[in-house]
Amino acid sequence: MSSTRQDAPSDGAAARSSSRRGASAPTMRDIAEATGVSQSTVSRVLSGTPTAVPIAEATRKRVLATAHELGYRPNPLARGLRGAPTMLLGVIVRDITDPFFAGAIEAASLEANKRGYNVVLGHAHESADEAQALTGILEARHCDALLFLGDLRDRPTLIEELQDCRIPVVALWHGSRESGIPTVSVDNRSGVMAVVDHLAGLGHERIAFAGPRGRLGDITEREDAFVASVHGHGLETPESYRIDAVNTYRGGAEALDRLMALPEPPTAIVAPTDVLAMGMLHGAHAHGLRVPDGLSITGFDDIPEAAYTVPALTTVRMPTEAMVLAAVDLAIGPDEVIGDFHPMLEPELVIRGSTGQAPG
Amino acid sequence: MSSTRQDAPSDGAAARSSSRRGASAPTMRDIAEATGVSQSTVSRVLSGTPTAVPIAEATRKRVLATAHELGYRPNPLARGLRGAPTMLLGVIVRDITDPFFAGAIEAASLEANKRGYNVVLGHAHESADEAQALTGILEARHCDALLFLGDLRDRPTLIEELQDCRIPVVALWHGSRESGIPTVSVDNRSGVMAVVDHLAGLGHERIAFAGPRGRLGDITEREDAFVASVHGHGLETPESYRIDAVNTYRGGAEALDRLMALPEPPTAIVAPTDVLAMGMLHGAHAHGLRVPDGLSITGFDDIPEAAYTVPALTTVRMPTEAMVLAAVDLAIGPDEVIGDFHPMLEPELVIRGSTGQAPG
DNA sequence: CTGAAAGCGCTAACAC
DNA sequence: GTGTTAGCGCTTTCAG
Repeated sequence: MSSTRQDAPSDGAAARSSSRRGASAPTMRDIAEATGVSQSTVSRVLSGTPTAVPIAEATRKRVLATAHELGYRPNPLARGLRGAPTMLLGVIVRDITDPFFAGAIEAASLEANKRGYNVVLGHAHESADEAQALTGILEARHCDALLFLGDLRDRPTLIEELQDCRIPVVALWHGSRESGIPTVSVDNRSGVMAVVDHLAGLGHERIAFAGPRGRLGDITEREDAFVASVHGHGLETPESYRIDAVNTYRGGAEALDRLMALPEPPTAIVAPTDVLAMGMLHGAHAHGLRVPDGLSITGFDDIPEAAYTVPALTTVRMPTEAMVLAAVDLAIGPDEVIGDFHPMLEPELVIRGSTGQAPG
Repeated sequence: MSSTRQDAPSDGAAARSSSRRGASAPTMRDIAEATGVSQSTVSRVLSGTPTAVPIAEATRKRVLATAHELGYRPNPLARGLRGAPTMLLGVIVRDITDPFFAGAIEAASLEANKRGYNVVLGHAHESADEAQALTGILEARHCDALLFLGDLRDRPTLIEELQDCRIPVVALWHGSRESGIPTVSVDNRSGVMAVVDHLAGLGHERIAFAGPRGRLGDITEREDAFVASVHGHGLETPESYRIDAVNTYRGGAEALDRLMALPEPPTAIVAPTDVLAMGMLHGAHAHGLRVPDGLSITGFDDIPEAAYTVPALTTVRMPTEAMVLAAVDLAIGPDEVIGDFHPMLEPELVIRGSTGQAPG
């Protein structure tokens, strides 16, 4: 790293920019002077407003020409000052590294781009100051709207500040319970039910669940649905079959260890995310356990890697694109929204190689 | 989706904002009036400038109080107009969904946050208009600097426009060859050499390579290094052992199919990314091939999932944080840079379960 | 110590 | 058709 730095402190900004930044960006006034018209005429030509007032074709051409020649770029700050939208969509997420949220961000970015928006990333990172994300992204930037990905309800000040913020805020995968902000959610109950039905149909009677506990939001909904579904099949869910696990690969691997150390280990494990399930797949392999012969494992989300694990993962496909579309609509239109909608979309069971007949 | 929309068209923006947007944001003038001082005094108190001119403690307190009471937030657009930096770092990437780049974005975001910056995401998505990313992010937003992730050299207009752009641009994983922009790169040669040495040490003599071809940048450097290393061990690299594969899980799985269909299949495959290697792991499993007993597979990058595949992946760890740090330094400081540096960092071999003794 | 005023780049009345 | 003017919210001289 040291090779990238200089020893003597000096004006970094000047040094950095000197290589390319020539004269400062040309303004409308520069064009006006160069063309010999008034600055407002330039504005009329360049602002793209569909000829609020007619402009002589000759003038227009000349202005356009010099503008191009000077390499003119409109100054978005000045436009923004005049009340134009910033065309910036803030997306706040805890961890971009989670493949599921990476996919969601991708979808949001694509959806935003379609509408001429760009995405500003906000971190609600564990290590960061709680208010940081909001202060940084919301107040310091002028986003036109904000998307919240995942359950951030354990960031109380964050949620609170959101209530009286001046721009639309929409939450995704924030659970379906009311929390004061418009929310787009998925039907966790039906997704988990499909999984448990599938497992029960394969003859499994000892089914466990491992995931992050004590938080609100989707994960807890999935655990609750798990318990209800298993009971619905006349099966038991002893406390030992519901264990806490952080939502990482490692968390999944460790959860598997603990479950397999039980006097009577489960024959199937339901994970509330694919990330956890992938960790379990790895853990099972480390135990010398064959999936699905010795153990069935299911995930939730259907992230891209789920189709390419060893073996491929049976999971519940999240309607990510549709959810993001709904959320972006709620946030920045173009569709109008009256009142606070809380659309809930349906997931779909995807059966692959990680589930099979119960052993024995 | 239809439930999220209304039938009758109306003013979407108004409807969306009506629920929370009250009076427009308080300005310094509002505070000035409420406090009974002049607007410039308010500015002096609030702008945080370390007392360019002394302010009476009493006035200061009163201003601060009303500012807080009114919920004042500085308007970044107005500040920017006055020449203040936007504190926005543009990050242009082809695919956020690639776990490797997701990690890089995370690192960049963290590093930017440390410096008070936020990250604006730009897509150089295949489907998007080439100029879109640049136009959208660079010209429409006023980023203070730009980071390019991955090899975007097949976007000629993009690169071209970058040359004469007014802000610092730094490229990462763009290959180490000159391309006119400051670049932070990794020593692909030494990484691949370590892998091939490891494989040769395990007795492998038929080693194949599969990755995207015909592009410049890191991947090609890895392929070249592969050929050189294998020859260095006195081994052959027939054309059939170097095949084209798109950099996806599916691309990896398909490459494995083709390699295994060869009359004399390789006993080890070197993949230039972990994503490809993971696809190969899956493909091998689908073929009933055991890794590493029947086949060794190596990756490159050491993405988080690499430690949790089945089996865990032998790979080359990318010094992502260090590289991003160097790039952000080059782009926005605080360290000054004289001239165009092209730091190159060292990767490190990580041996896990996907490589073993050559069969037979 | 504080106020008045200019101006960043742009848009939008309002003149002519 | 085009020019003049005011002003978005803020920082920054310049006068008091």
